Amino acid sequence: MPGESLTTAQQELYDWLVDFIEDQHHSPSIRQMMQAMGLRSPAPIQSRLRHLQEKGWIKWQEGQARTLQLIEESISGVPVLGAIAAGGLVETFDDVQETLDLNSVLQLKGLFALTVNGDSMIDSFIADGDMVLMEPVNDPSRLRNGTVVSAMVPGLGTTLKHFFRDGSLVRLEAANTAYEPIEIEAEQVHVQGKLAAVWRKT
Amino acid sequence: MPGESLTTAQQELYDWLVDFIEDQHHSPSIRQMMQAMGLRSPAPIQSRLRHLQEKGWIKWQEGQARTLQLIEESISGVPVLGAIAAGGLVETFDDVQETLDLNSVLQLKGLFALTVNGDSMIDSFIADGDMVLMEPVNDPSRLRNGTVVSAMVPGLGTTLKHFFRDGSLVRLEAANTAYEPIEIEAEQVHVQGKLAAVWRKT
DNA sequence: TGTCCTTCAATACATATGTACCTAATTTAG
DNA sequence: CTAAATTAGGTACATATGTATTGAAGGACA
Repeated sequence: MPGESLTTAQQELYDWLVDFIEDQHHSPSIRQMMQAMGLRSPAPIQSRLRHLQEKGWIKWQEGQARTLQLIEESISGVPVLGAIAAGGLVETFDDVQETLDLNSVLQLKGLFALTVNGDSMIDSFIADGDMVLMEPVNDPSRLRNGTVVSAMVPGLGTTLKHFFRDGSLVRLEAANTAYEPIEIEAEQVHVQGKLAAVWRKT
Repeated sequence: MPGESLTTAQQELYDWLVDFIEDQHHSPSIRQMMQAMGLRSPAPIQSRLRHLQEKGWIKWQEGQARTLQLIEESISGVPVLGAIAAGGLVETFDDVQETLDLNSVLQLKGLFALTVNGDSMIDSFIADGDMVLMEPVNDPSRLRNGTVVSAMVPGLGTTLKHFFRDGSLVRLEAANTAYEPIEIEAEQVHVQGKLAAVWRKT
């Protein structure tokens, strides 16, 4: 039945399977699992797979290669869950609940997203691999100091930085002390968008 | 649509592949495609697959069985224009075309949001005031070690922590060295949800 | 302690499977 | 219409792959 607990070896294999399938988008072969687990024989994998299947964590088409699937936990269709999500939750948490309306964000036409490479904004809690939702900027002169923008600097490429205006100059600051600010004439900088939200998938 | 246009035969195969993969959650074998197309020889499938690959509709791991993947196309949501450098160095926009599909997240029934108070998760770049999208958990025994969960601990209230299982115990760790881990019997902890995404409005 | 279950190694086997090659029929493009 | 590209049939082959078997070692637990 689903939810039976796993031994250490079984858990180890299952965790690896989740990772593998998540980024390869297909099932590994038994011998791939064998190598990944550091084993020299397929039998232990067969055993672990059999137990994982009996306990309801995975399934596959017998005799067919690479057809293993994770049995995902069903979110919808469980009556108890609906009750918790709807009413119970509010009572469980003391704080006042607000509504996060992602649709309203989507309706802001022109939003675009960028994948963040590197850690120069780490002190602003924008991490490597995050997605930043950007709102197009038409009039850079109206940007408020400190706004996070994506800007193209000739010779430096496009980067994510805090934007500051300083007379006729523009200063672009990273949120990481390891990086020096960039100062440049305003005309030289092309601000493409300003930060609307940070999105981190997990 | 990905890539160049397809011939009738190629389109027919592609359409069937979409159905099959959506349905079975794994790639069919070449001979399965053969049968489905009503053919008596694998060669035509090989040909169609080669063309589908050259035109950018599919890809697979050569020599490995059932590793075919569809090269997905944008459905709806926010276009991901590329990667941006948050490091010092140059990294202009790539030609990578992805889509941040917020709708798909919204469609996951039961998602709920919490406002983060405090900085106990700051080392995981979840800051005070952020919104975390949580996916309800109805079977805590399936949680993977390290997962960020919202859990209610009797006497301590509801907090956002990294979840670890240690025998019959559950360990809840903050992402901030100023906070001590909590160790408690699994039965005492009520895990309400696991982290689906971090949302930071600006 | 002793028993049962799990894990691991080593080997073996049948076949599922991707791939290659050749030829002919069919479709498409010019 | 002609030539090229695509599609199709047939066959063959190496091997990737799931599966079975046997034996031994390790671990949990009463």
